[in-house]
Amino acid sequence: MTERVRFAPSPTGPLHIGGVRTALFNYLFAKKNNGVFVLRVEDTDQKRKVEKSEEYIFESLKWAGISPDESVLNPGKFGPYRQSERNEIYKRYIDELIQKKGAYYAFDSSERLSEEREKAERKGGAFKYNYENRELFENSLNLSETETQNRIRKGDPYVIRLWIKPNEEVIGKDEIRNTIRVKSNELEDKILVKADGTPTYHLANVIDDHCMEITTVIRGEEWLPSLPIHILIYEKFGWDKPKFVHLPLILNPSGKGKLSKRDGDKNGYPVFPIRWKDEHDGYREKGFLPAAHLNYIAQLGWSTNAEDEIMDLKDIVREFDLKNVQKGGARFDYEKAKWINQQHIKRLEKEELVKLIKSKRKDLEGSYDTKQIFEIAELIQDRILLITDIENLCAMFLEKPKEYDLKILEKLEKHNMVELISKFEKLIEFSDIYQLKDLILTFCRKENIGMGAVMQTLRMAMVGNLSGPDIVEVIKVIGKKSTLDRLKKLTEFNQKN
RNA sequence: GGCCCGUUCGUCUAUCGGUUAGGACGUUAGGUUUUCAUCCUAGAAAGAGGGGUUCGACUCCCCUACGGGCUACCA
Repeated sequence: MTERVRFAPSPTGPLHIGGVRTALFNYLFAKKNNGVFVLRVEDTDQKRKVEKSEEYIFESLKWAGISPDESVLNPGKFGPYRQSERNEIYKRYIDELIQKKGAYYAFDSSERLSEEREKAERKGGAFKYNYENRELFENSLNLSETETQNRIRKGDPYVIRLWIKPNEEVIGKDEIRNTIRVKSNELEDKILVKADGTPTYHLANVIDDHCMEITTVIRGEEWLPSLPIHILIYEKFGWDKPKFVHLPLILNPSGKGKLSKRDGDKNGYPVFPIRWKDEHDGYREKGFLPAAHLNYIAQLGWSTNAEDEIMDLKDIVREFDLKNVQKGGARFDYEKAKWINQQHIKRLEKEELVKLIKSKRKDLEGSYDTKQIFEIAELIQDRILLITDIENLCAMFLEKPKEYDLKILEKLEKHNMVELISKFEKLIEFSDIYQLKDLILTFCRKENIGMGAVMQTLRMAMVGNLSGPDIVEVIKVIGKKSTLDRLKKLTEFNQKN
């Protein structure tokens, strides 16, 4: 049997890390089992629909490299893939459910219900519409058949509720947590169909998973409490149940609760895969490689026996096993996410890195040929944490230092910097710059100055501070002319101040 | 409040009754390097607490504590 899994986001805003992780695990499971990864848009609540979020979901998954095999964009034979377009299908099944006495009509107004809710809250509990109190309300269980039909014909608003029998034990199975038992008395007769005739999540979800022949439901742990409701719906219909997998939640790094947008903004890490409406940068904009982003996210709540934790998507698919999914929530750690990104960049093929560098610094090609850009790539590769670092790391190859670190400049004064520079200028003006290292060595010996002083002075002139790649190599790339320019500029700066 | 799920270094995790409880990020100290980054070496760092079961428990059971989720005509 081919495994069919689905990712079922609701287009109520941007997808966040938790959503990407759920999508990823569905994708991994599908690929590992040669199965099919379906994306279904759960937009039954049209009021909550947010413009552009459906497109955002697709774009995000595309960027991450985990696009679905079946979806609105590439439909299979189980469409439509948008719940708002499946109302005809739901209607048929709703009728069936009523006939099978799995559900009943309820005419109670929202006002009445919220009153009850408030009353219960005041007593410190929660209101539950179920076997204990449903005879107190207006529903088809209390009304006669004709009365019910009359009210429906008259146009009285009604909802349809799941009819839960008391004193039963509902037994669900989660693949990573094993058996979960709940007494049916604890459950509520959940609303399955809203007053506008559209189904709620619980109903639509079960019907769709059945119709789309989903074999394994992989979703976030926040759905665990409604598993019994879903089990009951499957049983009322007499359908085979899929397997259920509830993924542990991704928690805030500091403080409490699920990873949130607010917390991300506050602490400066992204929670979305790609930019959302110019308001929030995503991992893409922050400079993450899609593979690295996925690599980190995969390891939140999942682990591998592989000796190397740096993996691309193919590796993860190969290693993936639901057995290694963790039960407890995982705290998000931006430092580790960045480290993994750095590792991915370090392992990039030179050609790929050069392509990346060229796209980030288009002006590089105006000043350097391909061979030189390869040399630049070589020099900066180990220093890139985020792709966005490339811009700064390349700056030294394109422009003179904008400013000098004055503290260090002061220290260099002690070595007669200006004099040193002028001697050095003469030296390299008539020498082969490719022998620079030897040149400097002999220069130091002859002038009886420390290597450090020369190197640091050079570095100041070239970069403006004391960090960066091997300055000798940098000079070779930049060339003699620019080097002399920069030395001159430092001298001028020094004389002025 | 009720129901459900969970709990191994600061963080992500390995361990499937017998281990000096392993790895990774971070951190500390050295080394390499003209500098920074990389890299290398070493160190500190964990089984929530209490009861059982067992020759033996991080591992199985129970209780407590703590954490999380759910408790909408949202998903």
